[in-house]
Amino acid sequence: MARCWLMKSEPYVYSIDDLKRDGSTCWEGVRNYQARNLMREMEVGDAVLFYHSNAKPPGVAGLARVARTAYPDHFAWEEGHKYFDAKSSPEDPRWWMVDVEYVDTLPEFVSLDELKSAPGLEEMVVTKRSRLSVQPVRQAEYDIVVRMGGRG
DNA sequence: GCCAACGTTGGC
DNA sequence: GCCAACGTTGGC
Repeated sequence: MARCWLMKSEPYVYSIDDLKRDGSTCWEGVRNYQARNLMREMEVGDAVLFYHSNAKPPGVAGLARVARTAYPDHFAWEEGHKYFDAKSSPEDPRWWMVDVEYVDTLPEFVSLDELKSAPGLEEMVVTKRSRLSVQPVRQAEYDIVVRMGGRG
């Protein structure tokens, strides 16, 4: 049974349009243990809400899917790299990433404001815990967001 | 650009 | 193992 997730990206760093252009991408740079642990639970085919954070407005811009299960985030080993972390090594990787592939751009962008006021999304993590960059989403919540976005 | 929320680090 | 200091996220 595929699960659903929400993953945040700052659109001026990497947007849904970038993902559409690339087809798929590795989700490097997650440096939060809870988010990392969630990525390690992901399976190929899991559904992803692609969320634009630090945007005006913030919200869900599109749909993606997990294309590869978690593997070590090798950027953590590149000294001088933005995501370098001396505590991670090939022998004992601390940080992991998944690959996600483009599925769809929602015809209607679903803003955080709309998520917060939509019936059925009262318990959705993104409306309660703003800082977690990878979040689990219930199937019912996912369906509501996709419908609000003009799909499904 | 501000700052609240909150995760991490490190001294003790 | 507590908690103050610090750094980051992300909405506003």
